Amino acid sequence: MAIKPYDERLDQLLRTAADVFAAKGFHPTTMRDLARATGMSLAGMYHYVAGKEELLFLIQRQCFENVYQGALHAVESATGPTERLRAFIRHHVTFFAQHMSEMKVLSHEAGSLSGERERPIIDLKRRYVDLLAGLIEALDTPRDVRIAAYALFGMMNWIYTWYHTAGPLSAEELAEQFTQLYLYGLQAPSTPVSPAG
Amino acid sequence: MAIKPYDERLDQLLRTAADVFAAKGFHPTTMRDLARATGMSLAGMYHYVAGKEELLFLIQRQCFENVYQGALHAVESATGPTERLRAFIRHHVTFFAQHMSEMKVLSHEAGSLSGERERPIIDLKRRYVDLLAGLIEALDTPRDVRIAAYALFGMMNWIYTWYHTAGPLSAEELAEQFTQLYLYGLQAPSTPVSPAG
DNA sequence: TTGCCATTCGAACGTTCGTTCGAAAAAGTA
DNA sequence: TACTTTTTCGAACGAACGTTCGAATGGCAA
Repeated sequence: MAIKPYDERLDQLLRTAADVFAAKGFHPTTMRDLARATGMSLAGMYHYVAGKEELLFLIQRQCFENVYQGALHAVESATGPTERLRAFIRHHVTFFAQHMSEMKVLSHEAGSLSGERERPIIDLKRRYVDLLAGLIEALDTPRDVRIAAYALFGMMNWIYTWYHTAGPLSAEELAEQFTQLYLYGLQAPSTPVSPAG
Repeated sequence: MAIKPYDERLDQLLRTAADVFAAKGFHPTTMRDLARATGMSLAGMYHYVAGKEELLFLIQRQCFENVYQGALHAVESATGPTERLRAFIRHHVTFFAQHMSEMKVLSHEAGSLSGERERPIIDLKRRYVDLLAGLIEALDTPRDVRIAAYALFGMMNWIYTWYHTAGPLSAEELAEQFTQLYLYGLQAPSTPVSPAG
């Protein structure tokens, strides 16, 4: 019971599948592509997952639960509304950068699930959006909270279309740029006067 | 020569295909789906387009050229850096809302083109990004221009995941909310003091 | 050893896909 | 009318898809 070969093999399958899904999209990816990428046989993968769509579901659920729990922890560790929002942004962006494939699959392949597998992901999404909306609300912003939340998610999730971890810009720097831009806008200076003092 | 039945039929095919692509995705959509939606026969569509991917290409190119030309016109009609950026945002968001299917296909199915059909779309995208980057640069912002441009595109393009034209929020209101948020941030009041005095 | 269950996989099944073909129907021209 | 061109489409082709089946293999307990 010390090592669990089954779980490790499943995890490896999920990781590889996430990479391939991220690279060429869920629908164009064939089970034969995944067999080649994992080194398993075509039929062998069905010992671990029920099918192709279940693979996508497991990837999305695990990733979403991880990013949600991580965000909860990050927010709890910060004090004050501004710092809590900053912590949320930093966590989301750095998590995105560290799990690019899974987060791209989560962002871009929402809607590729059907029927009963869609519901748990939608529920996770609502909880995650509500978490951010609460942080924004605590800031007493004059903006519409829902629009502001979706605007921030768009800003952050869009990075899978242009950001590369191999580039010169670190995820932490990117997160701080987003935070400044989101809190104080394009025209305010980079290190604004603290609104509290 | 007064009316051109061929061009009108092709346009109708492109519009319908955009709707179906937007609703269920490019790859899951079959040519038989499009035949059913247009009322044409399966083989009949090949009189107007070379194939399924050419259909996607024509939709994306026409939509991108339209949004680009419209943005040029909108920007030229405004005076001053701030007003020009505001005009760009308003045009992009309202165009998005008025051509939801095509813009969703353009945003979400980038990367579904292959080979020689990908290049013209990439070129159009660069010109469009450069246009916005120039507007941002003219504002003498302390932020990184490239990050700021992609952040704004993310904010705006993400609306295809949540915004519905049937809702109570008009595209013009949404554009103004985005403009305020982007220029002055979450914490600044809705009608900030003009930076020019 | 024997028996049992987990794991692997070659081969195939039935379906659906994008595309093509040849001919019929419609429209245009004289 | 007759001839040509454009437009339409039923039928089919070959390929690729997700999944299944049955058997072979591996590891472990008794």
